[in-house]
Amino acid sequence: MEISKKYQPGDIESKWYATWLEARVFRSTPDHRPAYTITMPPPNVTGILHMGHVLNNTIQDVLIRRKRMLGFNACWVPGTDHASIATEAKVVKMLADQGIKKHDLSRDEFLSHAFAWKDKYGGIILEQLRKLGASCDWDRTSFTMDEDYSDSVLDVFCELHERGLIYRGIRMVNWDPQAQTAVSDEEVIHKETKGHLYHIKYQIADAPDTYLTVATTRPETLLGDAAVAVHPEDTRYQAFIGKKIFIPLINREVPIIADDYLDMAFGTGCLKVTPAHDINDYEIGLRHNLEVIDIFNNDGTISPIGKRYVGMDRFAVRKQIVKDLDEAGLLVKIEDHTHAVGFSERTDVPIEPKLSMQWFLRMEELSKPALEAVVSGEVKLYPPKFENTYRHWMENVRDWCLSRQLWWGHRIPAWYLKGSNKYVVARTLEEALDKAREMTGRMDMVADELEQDPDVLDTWASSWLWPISVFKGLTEPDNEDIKYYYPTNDLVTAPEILFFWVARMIIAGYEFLDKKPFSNVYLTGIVRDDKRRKMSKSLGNSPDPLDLIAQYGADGVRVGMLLSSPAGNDLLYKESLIEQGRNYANKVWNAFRLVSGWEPGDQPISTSEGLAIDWMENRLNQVTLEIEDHFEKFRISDALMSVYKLTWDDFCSWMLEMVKPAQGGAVSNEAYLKIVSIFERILQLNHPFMPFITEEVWQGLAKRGQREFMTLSQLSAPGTVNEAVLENTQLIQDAIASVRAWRSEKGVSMKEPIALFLKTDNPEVFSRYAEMMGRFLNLESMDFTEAQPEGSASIRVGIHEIYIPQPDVDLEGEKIKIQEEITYLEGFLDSVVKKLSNERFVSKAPADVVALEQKKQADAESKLAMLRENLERIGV
RNA sequence: GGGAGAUUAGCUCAGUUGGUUCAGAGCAUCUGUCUUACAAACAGAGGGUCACUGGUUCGAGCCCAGUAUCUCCCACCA
Repeated sequence: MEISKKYQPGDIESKWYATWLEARVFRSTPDHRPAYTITMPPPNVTGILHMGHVLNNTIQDVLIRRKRMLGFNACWVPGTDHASIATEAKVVKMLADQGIKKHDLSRDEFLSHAFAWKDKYGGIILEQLRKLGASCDWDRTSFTMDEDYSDSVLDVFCELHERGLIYRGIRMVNWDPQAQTAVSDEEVIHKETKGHLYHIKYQIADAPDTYLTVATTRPETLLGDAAVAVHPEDTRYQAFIGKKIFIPLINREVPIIADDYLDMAFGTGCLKVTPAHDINDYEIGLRHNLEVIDIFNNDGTISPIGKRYVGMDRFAVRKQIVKDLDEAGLLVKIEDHTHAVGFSERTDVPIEPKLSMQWFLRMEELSKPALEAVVSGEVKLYPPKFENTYRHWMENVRDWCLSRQLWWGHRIPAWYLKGSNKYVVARTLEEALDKAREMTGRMDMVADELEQDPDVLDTWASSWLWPISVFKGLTEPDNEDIKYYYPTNDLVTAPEILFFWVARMIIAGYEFLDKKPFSNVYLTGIVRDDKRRKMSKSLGNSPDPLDLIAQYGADGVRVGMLLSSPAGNDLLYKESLIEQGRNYANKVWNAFRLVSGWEPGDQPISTSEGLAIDWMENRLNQVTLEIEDHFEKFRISDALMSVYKLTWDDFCSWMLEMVKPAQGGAVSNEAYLKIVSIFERILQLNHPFMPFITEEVWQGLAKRGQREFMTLSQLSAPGTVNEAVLENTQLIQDAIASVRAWRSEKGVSMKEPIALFLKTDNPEVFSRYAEMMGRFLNLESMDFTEAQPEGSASIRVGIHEIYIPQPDVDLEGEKIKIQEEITYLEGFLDSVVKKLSNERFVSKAPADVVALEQKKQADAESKLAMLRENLERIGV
């Protein structure tokens, strides 16, 4: 069979993924093995795969596949999130493109459009993840609006309400006038924004020519002013406290009040108080019992309550009002002013603080166990620097605004008695009716008299149950799955949602199941371009992962993404990383080509083969331990790098070259079997990172048809490491490298055979490796000697010397080189001697450190002696 | 304004209780080579005052203080 010279991933990848699915190798059901569980952070149901998903899911797949090969019952639960605000925004836009306005539709009509959209696009991203090789248990695919899932969301709401943790109240919320919904504090992004500070004259009520000048950044809100405030100790304004003052343009009379919230040094020291549109003003209003005048419609235009400018947009009004004030001679000046303005994360429009009736969850008590879990290390964050951030947030946690003025999502299970403020919270309409009848004492009450709250729950109020509800942990408590898989093990997600999601899942875990939801949280970085800019559609700097997979193979993409992405660090994406990944896959492929081309002979195993195999097995054991250590610490990139170097350098560059038969020769059968077995162990270590090519090669090495999947094969525990074997081989490798360097430097081609003389105290080792060295270095002879032969170049490897006879030795060059080495060693010896003659060092440093220094001194001295001798012999 | 973290080779990063020649890795660069698995490769080489200034110590990328620069998070200064 002809094997392609270059690895062609396309067909091989789709073949194996289909085969794996058919054999249900990713399926997990509870059994006697320990469980290892990851629940995938559910992407937006209508989302498509981007580079961030690739990074995130590759890491999860690496963890899952590795544990699967370590004897765990590995279960990776995939799924999607209904993502209420994001999805609704997409649907609204889709409808708008068809000329349909959301508000012209009934709720049910809109929802049927939304579900149609979801059916069409939902799950695309999960299909795409299959291309990446994600080894999820697809039978467990969940969606946050599945019937069962929704039940648990509503149950939780009802339960928390019954316990008095959910309350309803008028609160200042972050209003997004474009999406026409309240957004959570976490969805508001504060940006430094250049604005202006307008100084406006307000006239005192009973003194026509007396004015106070107020400084504000938002002049349009004066329509809703309820007072003007000064600091109680501000000497400039004492006389005015308690008097009335006119709001300009609309001439409404409001009081002048004193409140120590004010900063006397800011602006003019006079503040216009607008309780409906500023959180601070709202609080001042509470203290002074001020009227709340909400002048805005939900879309950010002025409502009739504003009296003037009705129907105009808030920013248009600002311009107009400034103009009108100026014309009225009431505008003193306009200063430039930079301040933080909140923007909606979703729509990027400035947030309007707005008083609104919302549902809240009291967080203070709920969050305590979740804080404790991370502080005590029961839940670990990787990298740990996020623990501080987490703690800071949890110690200052605010009540969670649960309601969203949207249609797509879990509708709040609260029913109002029509025409009244009274309400009941219940799982179903029937239940609500029962409760309402009980509450009113009117047994003849009918469903028509109830009206369900129109709002839906914040998306996070469903996804915080994710690790529980994908196993039906609330609707079917104590079922086999939840008992077996929960708590899950690792969570892989982005630091941006540490608070929105991770913290809340921890809260939910302790609150509803009394157990943490997972033990480790691995926080990935953000994928950026090589200029550190975030990947974004508008910048056009984000490649399509599927294109990359088509071009480089999923294995190449996976390796490329992981090559340089330590936990918590941003990944600076460059296509060259993916190329490197592809090249690596090709390297593995060619090792396979080489080995599979061998026809083993029945001669006994040769010395070189034995040495090579013995060394490689020890290296393999050593690196396997290294890799285990990396994985334990979640250093995925380091683990990959260890595997990469083991495969490329040790296995391909050294071991395969060591055992490669001479032209026309054959590898011994005994060696061949061992080499294949080593190759297989190496493939196993590579498999979590490159599932496809490793399966293909694994099966290819078996030669006789398909065998047990590599995916299901078990990693064997590493044997002991024989240091002496590693050291000896290292010495030979160093010797080979120095002679190669000498060839390269002198321009002596590999084609030209050379003779070698060795001066060494360890001729046994060199003798054993003589045949191997002969092949690596194209030697015509290798002999031991006590003295440097006439007319030869010298190379030093540690305390050993290699001489190469040469017709025209560059004596001058040799001398310079030796002199350089002497100078360096003298300096080194000097520092060692200095250290050792320092009484305080000798008396204070630990004995082994001192002994080490003494050994260094002795070694350096003997090497120096040797060098000086050489120098003398060469003469002048 | 508050908090956290960072600064080591051209780039991205390691450097694990201060102690081997400790200054590393990968990539990139440069020089050779189409050597019978692989030019998507092979063999070699160069490259850093560990941000700066002090301090502690026999000894400091590593610990302490200060300075500079950068990043992120939180936050209601009109």
